[in-house]
Amino acid sequence: MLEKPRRPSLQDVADLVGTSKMTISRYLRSPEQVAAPTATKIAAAMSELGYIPSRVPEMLSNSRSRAIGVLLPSMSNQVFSAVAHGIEQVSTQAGYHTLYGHYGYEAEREEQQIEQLLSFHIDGLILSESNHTARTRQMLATAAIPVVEIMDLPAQPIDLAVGLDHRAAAMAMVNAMLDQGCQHMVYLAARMDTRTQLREAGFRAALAARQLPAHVVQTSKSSSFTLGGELIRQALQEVPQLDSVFCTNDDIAAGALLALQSMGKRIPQDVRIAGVNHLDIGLALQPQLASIITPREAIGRHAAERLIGSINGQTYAERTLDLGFTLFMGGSVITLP
Amino acid sequence: MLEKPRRPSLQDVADLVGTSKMTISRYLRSPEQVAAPTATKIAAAMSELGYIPSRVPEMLSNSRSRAIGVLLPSMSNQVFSAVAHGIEQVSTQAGYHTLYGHYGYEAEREEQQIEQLLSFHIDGLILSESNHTARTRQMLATAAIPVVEIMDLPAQPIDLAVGLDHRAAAMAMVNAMLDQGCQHMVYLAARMDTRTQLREAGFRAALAARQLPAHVVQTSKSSSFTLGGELIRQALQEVPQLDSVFCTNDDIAAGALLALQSMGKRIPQDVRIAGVNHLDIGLALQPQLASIITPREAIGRHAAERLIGSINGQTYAERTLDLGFTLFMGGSVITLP
DNA sequence: CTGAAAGCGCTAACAC
DNA sequence: GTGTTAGCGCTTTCAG
Repeated sequence: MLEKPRRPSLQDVADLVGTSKMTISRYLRSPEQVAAPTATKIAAAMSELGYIPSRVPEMLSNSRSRAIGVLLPSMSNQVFSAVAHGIEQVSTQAGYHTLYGHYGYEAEREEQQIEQLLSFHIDGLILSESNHTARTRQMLATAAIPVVEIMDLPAQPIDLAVGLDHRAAAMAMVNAMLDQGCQHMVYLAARMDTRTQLREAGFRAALAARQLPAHVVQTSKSSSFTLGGELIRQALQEVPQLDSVFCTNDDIAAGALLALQSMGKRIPQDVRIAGVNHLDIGLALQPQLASIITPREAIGRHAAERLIGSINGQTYAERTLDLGFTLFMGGSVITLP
Repeated sequence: MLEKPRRPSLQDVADLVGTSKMTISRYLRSPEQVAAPTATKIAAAMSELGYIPSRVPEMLSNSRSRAIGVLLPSMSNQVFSAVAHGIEQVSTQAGYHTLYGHYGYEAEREEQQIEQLLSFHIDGLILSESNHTARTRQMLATAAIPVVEIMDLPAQPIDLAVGLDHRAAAMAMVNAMLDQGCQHMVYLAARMDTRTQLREAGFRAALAARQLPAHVVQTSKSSSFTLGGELIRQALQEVPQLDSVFCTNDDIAAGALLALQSMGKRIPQDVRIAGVNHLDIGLALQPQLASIITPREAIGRHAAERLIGSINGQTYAERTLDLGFTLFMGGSVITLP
């Protein structure tokens, strides 16, 4: 009767070589401390058995896993895949494995995901939202691991924060549009997360400064191109004199632009339109979509650097890091030659 | 001198309650086996300490982690976020945590990611590619965990497979286009993964059956809307009489359609065009993009069901499961009323 | 250069 | 209803 096959352990390798598991362990972390002929035999035995080191015992003894947790709102968002790419550049380099969770923009699911990740003894955590449940905050306090909140710059960060000022970014873009003479601007908002709200605040502030009315069309649905079409149709009903649209992201903006064009509206002559994030779709449109360039990959890189630095005892004088933004003035806002 | 704060263990809870850690352990898995007053005190102590169970010891003793690994080619691909969603519906329900890795369509990175995931003692693994390195195959054999390959239907699956016949799907769409009278069709291909190649095979087979020439424009770059524009421009140079385009995915197709329209070509009168996956962007275009509807979320669900079934000892007579496809004949191929 | 013993947190198996 | 013991795989420490 054959017992359930078990994955090879250091002991199995040791038995095959005829030495103790300590020697194998040493071979793995500092091969030069092992006699050359022993080393050769160990290498052969490891490949014969297909040995794969387990990081579980180390988690158990040191409560360090050489893994960091990353919580993203959704997997289908281009913005966060760029962030993830930035994080992995740094974390892989530093020998850390990255464990992802996603929470669909809901604080309760974030809490559950954090609990899951903590049960794997992660050494540090990156969060994409600054809005957390009370239990989340308590768990993080108890776990006593470094935390970096990204995207926003929360007033009261849990620990560290890396992001940009979304309110200021929105104001800058709206002002640039107003400089083109827009009078009736609508803000199209989907899924009211923190960033969407910050952009709305910036939009309202910019309009208020010029004493223009602020129209907002919003929905709790999550962003998509077709949703952009729906929202612009609704906006045109509510504000028939509409001459400009600022959108919470490029998906909504692209959908709105396509819908406007298929109604026969000329962009930018009849309606000016801008989005946020400067995704590839904006460059494929005709005219190209004006948008706010956000340093997503850099946010990921800096967040991972600070997190891993923090894990290794480094401290940072400034808890928040503002990576800024740039405006891309595509043909959807300004008339290009 | 205060020592480094340690996460609370069962023993800490036990000390606080004045009982043994076994009682706490029992409370966690079957509360009814614990006397009511004890239970109350335990609950209070756990919340006071902010206790979070560790799954690490269980990984060590049983080599089961109640976690499954999922390897996806990229995070930025809508198709795979739908798959991931389907997987999580099932795995979360069954109490499994899902660990993701991505490998950028490269077999070597897949190998590394698998090693990482195995070092966490995952109970099962879902792979999105059927092209693996030798060492990958050896590691999986040694690990002796269930594996489900998704998307394709490999001729020699490692274990189980859930997907669809991409060659047949491509043939069906190309035939539908040919039925509209197309004579000079080009296939636009990016990043030559297995599925892109299967679609090319279907494209060639359909054209060969009608004795029409097959033109292919391909690149190793990864898909994007702007790449679709580049590829269609190249295609028009190489095949000026081009009257139809089949694209390996909707991103390429949408980019091509937008580029064609900005050149003044009418869709579908001058050029017919179709993509694969039926993403939201296709519905936002005017005309709507014809595409192949692939059951991505269902693939994820069925893969997770079979994987978890397999982990729990179930066996499947048919190793591969074909979930089929449907054609969406948007206005980019057929002339709508 | 190599080995032996202890311990990380939890649960299965076996007392009481 | 509750407590005790042993052990999962590895590294740290201490001995050779």
